Amino acid sequence: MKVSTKVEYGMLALTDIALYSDNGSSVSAPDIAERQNISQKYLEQILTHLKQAGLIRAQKGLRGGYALTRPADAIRLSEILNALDTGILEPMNGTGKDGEHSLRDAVNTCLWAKINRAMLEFAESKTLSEFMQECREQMAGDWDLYII
Amino acid sequence: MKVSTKVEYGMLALTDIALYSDNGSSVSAPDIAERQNISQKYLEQILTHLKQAGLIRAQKGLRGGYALTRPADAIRLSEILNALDTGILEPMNGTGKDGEHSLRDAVNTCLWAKINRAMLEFAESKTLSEFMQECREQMAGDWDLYII
DNA sequence: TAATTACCTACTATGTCAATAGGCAATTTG
DNA sequence: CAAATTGCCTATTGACATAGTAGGTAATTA
Repeated sequence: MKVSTKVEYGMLALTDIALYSDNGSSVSAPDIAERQNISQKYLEQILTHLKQAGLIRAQKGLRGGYALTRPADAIRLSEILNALDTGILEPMNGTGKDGEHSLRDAVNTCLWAKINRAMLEFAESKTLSEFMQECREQMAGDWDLYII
Repeated sequence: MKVSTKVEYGMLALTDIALYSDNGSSVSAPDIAERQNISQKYLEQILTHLKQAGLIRAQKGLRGGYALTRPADAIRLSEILNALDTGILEPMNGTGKDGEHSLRDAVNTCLWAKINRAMLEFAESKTLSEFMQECREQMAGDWDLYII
């Protein structure tokens, strides 16, 4: 199971914004794209999703960009994953059409419901700032190499 | 994030085998395919994977088929997911090439490692038979509808 | 006014997934 | 032995989502 770049870039962008925003100032898409070495145009599309989900607000024009709507310690990872359409795992053919009681439906419902719950319980328990802090601790000295 | 039919069918096939095997007798691919209404040829490919992973053994010829190599209460869900190449989530570009210390790598490593751990802890804690039992309890009366 | 930025829409190439198909090898049963 | 059944191996294909590209418009600021 591969994680889409959409989710990867979305997480990365939020982290970048949290790191490089000064006092709620905006961080522009071109800046993020250059720092993280990802396609600017594609990033814009992803940021639009995050905006519509209410996680960031946008400011057009010169000196514009994006900023978090809430402080990083008030954003849960589960919100981010949900915003990027990745909150839950589900089988291809949505379970239980026509209410037919197939073994297939039973297995699907039971299994993925439980696995999703395990994932969500973790993602709901962690805030963006907590996650960044843990990241920082794990990377130890290397962290300073890419934080200006 | 969608779960592939490969995983879905694989789980389903193992459950089917566990249910319809009598005293370690074999269950044939054609039978499974018909009961669960999935493509026989495609199912064969998946069963081959499960065989190579050591979860089932195969018997060729008339009256042949597949059987669990261990009782269902000695098979953990994590083994099944791993056998179907779905044990872990990982970003598209495998993290950390060239040992460059990018923020991207840091976020990827830290995030997916934790989420995978949450999933695996669950999957390792459950055996196939426990899962089937919980499924049964949840479905209550409906269970008997498709168990001959 | 000019530059910068977000935003919107359409298009496209690539790759993976989910099969389909055909044939071969092994085994059992009559 | 013969025939049917079953697993196994490999190649091919159609559909679809992903990951990006591209171009233009609207808002904002210096």
